[in-house]
Amino acid sequence: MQESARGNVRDPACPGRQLFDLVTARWSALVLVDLMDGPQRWSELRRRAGGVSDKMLAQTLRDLEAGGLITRTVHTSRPPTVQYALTDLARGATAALQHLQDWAEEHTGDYAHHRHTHTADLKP
Amino acid sequence: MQESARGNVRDPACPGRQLFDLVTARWSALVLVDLMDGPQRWSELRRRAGGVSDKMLAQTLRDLEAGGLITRTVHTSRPPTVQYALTDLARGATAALQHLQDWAEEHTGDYAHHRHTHTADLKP
DNA sequence: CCGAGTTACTTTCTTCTGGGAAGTACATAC
DNA sequence: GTATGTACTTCCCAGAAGAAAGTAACTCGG
Repeated sequence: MQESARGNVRDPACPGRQLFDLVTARWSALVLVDLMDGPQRWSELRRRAGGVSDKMLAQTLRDLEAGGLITRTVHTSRPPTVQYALTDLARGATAALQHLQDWAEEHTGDYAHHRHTHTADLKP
Repeated sequence: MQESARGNVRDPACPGRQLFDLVTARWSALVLVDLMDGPQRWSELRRRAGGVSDKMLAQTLRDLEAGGLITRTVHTSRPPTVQYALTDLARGATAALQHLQDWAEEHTGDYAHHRHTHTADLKP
């Protein structure tokens, strides 16, 4: 891995920012964390991501593959299956995303409670 | 903090998923990490987020405040200034987001290199 | 007093992205 | 021959995001 050329996420034109946007995109985080359990097929990812459409799953997977974060392997069996897996590049990102997801699940109660006691925030 | 009622990020209807979507929204992550350096004003956040429009910054800040992740304090000076600061709830999330941002900046070179050697991915 | 400047937004208009449903290709199973 | 399963693609439209201009309250300079 390259030690030099550290990116700057604040700069919209920097590749580092594009990489950040890629992993924080609408469905990327869910897919990447799913793949921490090992390589998975299209239909499994679709089910586990919870709410993603075919179109967006396809686009998300294409973007992640183009960015070098996942690999796509076609198994020419009958019904042909396709497996998606994380690359080494993705490992560091998935660890952070896993923490973020754990945090969200742990603080679900706090969040729900806050929203309940601050209904005045919603304008009539 | 509540120990019980752990959320499930896979379920689109679960508040935990909404919380996860909130912190991974287009501009939320950048704003939250900015605020790790201490409370900041509107104009500072706008400049540091790099590329956000007034409209989206306003909406992002409103959503984060409604979700209990930041506080908004008006200082009635002349020109009045407004300060935004992280809540305790947000701390865990910002730590994870900081790691994600560091990862993106460290691997900027790898990402740029991959995109360069895989220009065939881009359809004509 | 008049106009320009500052801050923190809001509003309007246009463009782009995402969701939903349906379609496709190939193969096996009934 | 009809149905099922897998892994997508295509189309249309609603909603989200971007750009730019407008607003309110106050202050300062001339």
